[in-house]
Parts: sequence; structure tokens; C-alpha cells
Amino acid sequence: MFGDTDIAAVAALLADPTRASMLLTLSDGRAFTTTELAKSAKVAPSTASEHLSRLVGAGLLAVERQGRHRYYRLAEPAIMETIESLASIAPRQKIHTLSAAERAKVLHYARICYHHLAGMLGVSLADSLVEQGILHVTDAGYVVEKDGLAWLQAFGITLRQAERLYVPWHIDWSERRHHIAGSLGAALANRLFQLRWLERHAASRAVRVTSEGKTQLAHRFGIHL
Amino acid sequence: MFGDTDIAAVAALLADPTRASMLLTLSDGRAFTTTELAKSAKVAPSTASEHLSRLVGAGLLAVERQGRHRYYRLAEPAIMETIESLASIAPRQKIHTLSAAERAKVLHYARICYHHLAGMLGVSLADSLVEQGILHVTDAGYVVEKDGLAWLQAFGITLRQAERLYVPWHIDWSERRHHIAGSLGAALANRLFQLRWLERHAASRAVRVTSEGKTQLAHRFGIHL
DNA sequence: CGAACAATTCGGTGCGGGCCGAAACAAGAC
DNA sequence: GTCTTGTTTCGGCCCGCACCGAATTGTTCG
Repeated sequence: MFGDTDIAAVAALLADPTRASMLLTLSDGRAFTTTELAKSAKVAPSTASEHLSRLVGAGLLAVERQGRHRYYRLAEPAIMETIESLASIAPRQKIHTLSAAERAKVLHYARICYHHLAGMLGVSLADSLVEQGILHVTDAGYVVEKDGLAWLQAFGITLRQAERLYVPWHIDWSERRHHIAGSLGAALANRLFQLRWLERHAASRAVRVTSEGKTQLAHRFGIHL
Repeated sequence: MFGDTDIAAVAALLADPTRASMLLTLSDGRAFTTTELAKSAKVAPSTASEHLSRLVGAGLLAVERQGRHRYYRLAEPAIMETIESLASIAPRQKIHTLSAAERAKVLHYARICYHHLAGMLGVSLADSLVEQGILHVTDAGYVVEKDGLAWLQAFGITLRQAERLYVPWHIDWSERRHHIAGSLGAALANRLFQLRWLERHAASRAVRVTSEGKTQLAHRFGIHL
């Protein structure tokens, strides 16, 4: 061994397809029960239980009891970032079945990544805000100037006032381009749900665009879906 | 399986202690041969060879032939970032032997992380530049203003001219705080080697501070080692 | 040329761990 | 109380793979 952190130990936790699948399911920040995660990962509840307790033991997940249910969620945002980071260097997976292709397409289309919007829609939205001069691109993220803040306020998003606001970005693993992260990313996603332009799927990170959303996104952001 | 990227496959590559050790050895950006990596990871050359070809096959490493040697290095900076990201959520490893403790201490002290300075020294340097008003802290990294650019130029570092320069940072896994990354990070580290304030160790990411370096760092940056 | 060294391929061994089903345990619902 | 459902624990099976040593290929040096 070399340093003093055990990378291999964490990686081993992520190296199992079942655990990876569970973590991906949890990666929109919501909480799920043992049975739900077992079903989505296609293993027996007993198997899922063992995996989940290992993940909790390692500090990757947090668990909350509610009656006879246990709700599992990511312990901290850093976990999500590590997962995204792994996804960004992972080989594209070969798609065999039609339904898998369908699921993959939906995820590419629009998904939630720790409370902010990712996928094609997330990237397009970021592009549009840049093009409209609301966000400015820098080496390490976006910047919002005064006029951008005014626009956001008019759109229904209030942020703490500041002369310049620095907005972190994420590299999107499906598009391999940037989308808006941080508190502004979360606020934007929230507002789009609130306006009913977007709807969540029940048990997936995928996001559906409503017909109202389609119209508005095309009209106000030039995003044609 | 869920999405369309196979996180588990990449994670499995990092999940083996031997491969993880090799990647950590390579994580300062230098290139090493099969035998060197075998020795540092304490396995037979045949074993090392198999691991290395798997890593190359997955696109994590690049290999270059030079005579009867094969030089392996990280294929791209993104690999390094994934490793650091894993290290940041990894449990602190228990240290058993004295020599392991020594190695750990040296790594914490100062090390190279993909061409820029990390560890206690890297973090202290970042702090000092912020305190001196050369770097300014934002939500997503540092900013250099005009006067900062002038200071850097006087220190022997020329960067492309710009009104504001945005400098990415990394979260340091040993200190759990930020240090300077990106091209400025690399330029700073280079300059410190050039000034002979720092010296590289032969086969490790660790960095040694020369006696001249100790004096100068204390005097010009208030860093007492 | 042959000797020395770097690197890879191959065969065989052994251990770790993921999986399930059955059973135990826990917490409502009736 | 009993019945149902969610969750965990345990026993046992089996596959994958990290490891080494020996043999093989390739390269440099004398």
C-alpha cells in the first residue's frame, strides 16, 4: 500500500454492479427503501439489505427509520461527485435490449443529479443562459453579473445578493459538456418543477417535460425537444 | 443495470489494492516502467504486467515503448481527478508500521498531484496567496485580479494576459481543504522546482523542501515547516 | 553470436465475496 | 391476540480473479 487512504476499499464498494445500480438510483438525492432498491437492482431483498448495510457502514449512505421502512439516501454530495467522476471516465456500455435503450434515452434526455438538472436538457439550458448573457463562462465555472441576477429574480429565483455570483458547473457524463450545478442549479430545477414544466418519474432519476414545458422551453430558451 | 455507463467496471479496476497502488504512484503525472511499478506495489513483474495491460485496455493508462522498457503514465488528467475524488471519501487507513507512518507523513507534508502542489504545503501556499490578496476566493475557485498578475509576473510566472483569471482548485484529500490547481498550479510548482526551493523524490509523489526553500517560504509566504 | 535483462503469456492454486432461500425479527393492520 | 409485510441474519453454493513460477518473446550489450 502507498498513501494513507484506502482508495481500493471505496472503489470495491462501487465495483459491484448491484451496489453501483443502487447508488445510481439514489443519485438524484431522494431516499428509497430496501425493497424498492432491491427491485430496481433486480436482486433478492436479503441481498439488497447486505449491500446497503455495507454502504452505510462505509459512510456512503445514510439511513433513516420510519416505522418498518428504512429509507436510504446518499450521505453527502461528495459521494455524488465521485460517482459522476467515475461515470465520466467509464466506457460507454453496450446496449442490448430495447427497453434498456429506452431507459438510456430517457436518462440522456433529462435527469436529476443531486438536485440539479443534467442530461441534454441540463446542458441546453446552460447553453441558453450563456447565450442570453445571463451566465458568463470562465475557466472554473459560470459567473452571474448584476443583469443576470435581475433576470433570475424575474424568473422567480431569488439568490443572496452579491456583486458577482460564482456558479460551479459539472461535467455531464452523457453529454460530456457542462451543466449548471450548485445552489443556482438546484434553484433552477426547483423552479421548473414548481412551474410544472417538468415532472419527476416515480422511481428513477429521469425527468419528464410536460407539454406546457415544451412550449415554454422552446419559446423562452430556444430549446426544441 | 441502470444507465448507460458502466461505473462498476471502472470501479472494479480501482478496487484492487495492487492496481490502486500503481495508480497512486503514477498520480504525479510521471511515467514508470513495469518493473518499477511491480516493485513499488510489491508483486511479481508478471502480475504487474497483467494489471497494467488491463488498465491500458480500459483507457486509464497510456503506454510508450522505449527500447526494452514500457513507460506507463495516466492517460488523462480526468483519471487523476477521479482518484482524488475517491480518496476524498475514503476512510483513513490505519497505519501499522513505522515506515508506513513515515511515508504517510511525507506525503501529507508536500506532494505533487498532476503537476501541481498538494498536501500541507500546497494548502498553506494557497492560503498565503489569498491572505496576500494575490488570489481571491469564490464559490467555484480562485480569481486573480490585475495586481495579482503583476505579483506573479515578478515571481517569475507569466500567464496569458486577461482582466480576470479564474483558477480552478482541488479539494486536498489529506488536508480536506483547497489547493491551487490548473495551469497556475502547475506553473507555481514548476517555478518552485526551478528556484530549487523544492526537490522531487526519486520514485514517489512526495516533495522535499530544500534548506533554501525553507528560508524563502518562511520569509515570503509566512509558511513555517 | 550468446548472455543479461525487460516484459509477457500461460497453467494451476486458493480465497473472497455475491447470490439465493429459509428462517428469525420488527412493526403495523385488523 | 393473529396476520401481513418489511427487513435482517445465516448457511451454503459457486464463480471470478489476483497471485506466483516457469517458460517464451523481445531488446540491448559485450
